[in-house]
Amino acid sequence: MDNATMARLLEQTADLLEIDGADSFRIRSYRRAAEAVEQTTVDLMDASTDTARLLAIPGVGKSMAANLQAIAATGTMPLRDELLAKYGISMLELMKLPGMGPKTIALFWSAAKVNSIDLLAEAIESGKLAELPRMGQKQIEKIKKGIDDYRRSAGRFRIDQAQEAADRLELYLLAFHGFERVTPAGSLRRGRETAGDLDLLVTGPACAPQKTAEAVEYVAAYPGIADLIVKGENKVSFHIASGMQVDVRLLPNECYGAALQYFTGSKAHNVSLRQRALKMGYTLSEWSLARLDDESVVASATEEEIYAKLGMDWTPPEMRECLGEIEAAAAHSLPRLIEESDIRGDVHMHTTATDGRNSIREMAEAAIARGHQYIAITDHSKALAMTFGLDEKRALEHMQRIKEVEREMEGRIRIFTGIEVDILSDGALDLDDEVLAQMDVVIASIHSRFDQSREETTARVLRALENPNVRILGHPTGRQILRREPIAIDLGAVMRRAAELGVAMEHNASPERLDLSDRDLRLARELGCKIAINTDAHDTRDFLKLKYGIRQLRRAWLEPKDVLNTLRADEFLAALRPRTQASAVR
DNA sequence: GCCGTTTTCGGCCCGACTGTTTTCAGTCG
Repeated sequence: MDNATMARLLEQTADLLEIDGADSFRIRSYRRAAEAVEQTTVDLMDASTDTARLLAIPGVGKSMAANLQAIAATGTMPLRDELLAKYGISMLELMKLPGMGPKTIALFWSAAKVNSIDLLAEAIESGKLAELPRMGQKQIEKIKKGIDDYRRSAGRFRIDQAQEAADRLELYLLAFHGFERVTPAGSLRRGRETAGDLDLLVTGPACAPQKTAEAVEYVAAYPGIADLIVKGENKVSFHIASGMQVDVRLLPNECYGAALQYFTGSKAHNVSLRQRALKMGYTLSEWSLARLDDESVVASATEEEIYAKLGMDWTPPEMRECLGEIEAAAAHSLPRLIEESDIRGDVHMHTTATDGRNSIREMAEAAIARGHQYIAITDHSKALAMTFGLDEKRALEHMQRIKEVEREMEGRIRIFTGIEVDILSDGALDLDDEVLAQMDVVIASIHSRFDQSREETTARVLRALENPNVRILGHPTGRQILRREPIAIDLGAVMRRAAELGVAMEHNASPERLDLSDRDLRLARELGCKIAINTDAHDTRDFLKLKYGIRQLRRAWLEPKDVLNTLRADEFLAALRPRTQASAVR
């Protein structure tokens, strides 16, 4: 069992405790522990026998350590079992319905033994629920609609989809006279790989208190609205056609900073920040940072002021996950995070020789336009027959063509020769070593998953790493955001061996891949494993996706020195695993 | 249930919106 699954079990226990009416602080402890388990780079299956290591995780105390040990040993824990026996697993699904919280669920349970969405739908039809306290016609309608929405399953959205929705809305909103600035907040601003909804902050004269009526109407008239959820004095919420929920908030300029801080989150970061504020004699809300004693405003217009008054440096949104950034900002020791402009090259891309849509020359020109100093052309090898993958002969010809184009570019860009070879089911590569030895950049990737176990897949990749021609391990987890779970592999073992051999780990930057999660990236840094960030471009526009991958690196606190592509061309090649003697063939 | 430059006991974040309410409970972010 992996950490994420263990975190889910703790989270479920918290939900059940809440329905059961347990002490709210105890519930919070379970949620906090779930969060910690999700984020820690300690492999908890490994560490489960070592109580001291468990206790070292903030938010894990004596009983939580015991819970984790029980989960590791039995796959569940006594308290969860006990609560599940009482309520049933389907009860947890009810928590996902909008408007249904623990109190309402407990009420329906005690009144009608409702413990699933289906039973809830039945109970509503029978009219039983309408007689309960606080259950008017509107409330019932709201729940019914929630069930419909849930069954249509909105869920989360990829970060680039959220970004595109935000861009379209921004265009519309800025056309209103009286709106000056539209800022995405929430998980989009924090650069998460998915977003559950979209938070947009709008400021300008039309957002002044008590003068928002017209502005609210304008927002609510957005043509992209599928259905309106809430229309208040300074908040409008709605779904757009894709099912994504959008919250637009109208704010006066003077509290812009406080609001931006608040709506950016994360929740854990905000809670921690408010605790710090209280200790310093302040109270922090979305309106301002104010003194506790006389309520006078200390800061509110900019985030920088608020963090400064709390004795902290301004914290980049990607770091705001309550993973130590508050302490670092207070100690003025925040890292200088990597930025898109630090990247000097992209060494994984395809051309019309296989499944790309542009020529070598076109890719090179686009890379120059993007500011790159070097690229590597890494088309597929023969195992990927559907992409017209290169066999040995074509690979060598393609290599000559790459060198020709580089000469034609007259020094405007370096173009490395390369290839993306396939790791076969036994760990061998699908091209001859003599050919690979002539390439600058050999990326080894798993393209077929077969039906291998975690152990088999790990062994397969470890064997591939031993091939001295392999310089980069391509999309090492094979996950596709919202579409495909990561392959089962012992990533820690792979990264450890890669670090020893000097093989770089690829972080595929495109928003549909982002194959190293921020936790994976932190682990890579801890293990001293080199990272190469690539867009895996199949056409010239794909270079634009780099920004998403960069934000993932920032979420893992990576600095320029942690990433190979920040090096100049020659330094980059030198930093890869040393070439074998066979390279003399060149 | 966790945690400690006020604490090993007594704390633990804040406000808006909604619906059902004549003063507030529940949910949400």
